[in-house]
Amino acid sequence: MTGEGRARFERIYALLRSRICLLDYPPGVRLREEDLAKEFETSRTPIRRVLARLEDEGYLRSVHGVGTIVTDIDIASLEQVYRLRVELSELIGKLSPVTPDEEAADLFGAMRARCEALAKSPNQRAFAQLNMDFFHLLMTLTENEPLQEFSERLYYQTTRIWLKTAAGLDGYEDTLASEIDFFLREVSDIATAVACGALETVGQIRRAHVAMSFARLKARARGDALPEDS
Amino acid sequence: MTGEGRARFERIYALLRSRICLLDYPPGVRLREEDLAKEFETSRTPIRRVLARLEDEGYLRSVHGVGTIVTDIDIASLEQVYRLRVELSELIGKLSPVTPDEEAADLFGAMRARCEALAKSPNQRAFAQLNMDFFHLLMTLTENEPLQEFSERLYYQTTRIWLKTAAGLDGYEDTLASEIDFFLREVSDIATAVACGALETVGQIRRAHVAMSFARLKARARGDALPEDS
DNA sequence: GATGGAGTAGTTGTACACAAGGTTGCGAAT
DNA sequence: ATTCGCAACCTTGTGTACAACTACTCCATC
Repeated sequence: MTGEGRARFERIYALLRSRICLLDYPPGVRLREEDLAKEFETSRTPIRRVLARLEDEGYLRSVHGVGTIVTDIDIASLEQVYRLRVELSELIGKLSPVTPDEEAADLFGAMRARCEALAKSPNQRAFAQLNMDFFHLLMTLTENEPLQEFSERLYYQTTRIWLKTAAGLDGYEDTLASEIDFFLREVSDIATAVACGALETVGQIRRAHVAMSFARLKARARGDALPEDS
Repeated sequence: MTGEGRARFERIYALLRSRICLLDYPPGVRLREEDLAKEFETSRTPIRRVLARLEDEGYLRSVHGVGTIVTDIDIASLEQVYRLRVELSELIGKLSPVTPDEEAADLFGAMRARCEALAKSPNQRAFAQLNMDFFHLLMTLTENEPLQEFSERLYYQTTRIWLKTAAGLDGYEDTLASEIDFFLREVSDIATAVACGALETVGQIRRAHVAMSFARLKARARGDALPEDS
């Protein structure tokens, strides 16, 4: 696969994966190849090429005679994914870190501003998008491509499930504002560390926040009350 | 994809990937979909499904109108892959380790015996196979599936390139016996650690050996600088 | 002899028809 | 009323023809 067809493939792939992560296609939803083919003005063949990759990466599950279903994950499997994600988070500052220039620091500052604005008027969709944008900005801090690729996989797999509870899709209506507040702290801390050029610190902060994020997720799943922030 | 077709897919995928890692398909070789379809008694469609996955994972590169070529990797990219592999190696003993029972210890002992036998009569192909079997045995020491998956990816990508030099395909004829000797030490050390139930130690030993393995690879690459004949 | 260009053989990419498999709902028997 | 069976319908999986594209050969031209 090469040339123009390759570009189309990447476009469709990135778009569908984004839809899955942003919960436009929530877990359990059934996609139909014919519909997607019509939307992207092509035949089923190239669509199937994209769906195959999404299936290999664990976002979808195609069942013969039934359909292509967006996967859900049980808390046990999610724990394994999160544990690895915690470890990889720290590596951002260790493996081929790029020394951030002033422009990078500004980008992180802009991210903090967006986050502060969001905290004033919480919005699920905007939060999901901001979270994703911030992740991709973080990834620019390392040049290690395999690390980028694996981190992306773990991010997309865990974040959409986490968003499901944070956004109230699983019966938790009050968590969104709280999660935005936690996220604002993370963005703020990391932006400061980036401004100082302390990339190892960035990795450690990120690691801590990913771990806490999962702890809150588990607490909600158990039905516990969230610890009040002080 | 499900049921019988799924099993066939996995079978062909594992076989082709194994052929790539064992250098039955050395880097640069061109595969033809039609031939593979004939070998596995099917049409091009299921074959293309397998090749697509192998391409997504970086083992192959399909070029329209030309063919499907087994990838090679430059030393720079390989360094990134190795660095991440070093870090992940240690996680085997940290993330969801399984406490090895007596049977597991025996399996590692048997692996050591195979390795000692190989040291007496070096053989490239047998070494490649043993190395691969040992890797898969190591993977049984963790229950963390994402870690297993990523480790496999990094292993297959690096090992085939490393084997290329260790096996003399790149102009190094004397390295095979030496590499087998290094490998014997690693297997021996790890077998001992497993027998003691010291999984953290296993991870640390593995990490050290992966790092040293890459150091030797780089040293060979630097000392050589011979022009490619074409 | 070197060079340029059209032709040809061979390969992957796409579209589409059909096979295989599953779900759903209706109807008859109990 | 309930349950079993069957049939129509829908969706993914496979096979195949053809389009798109590349590399190579051969021959005319300079």
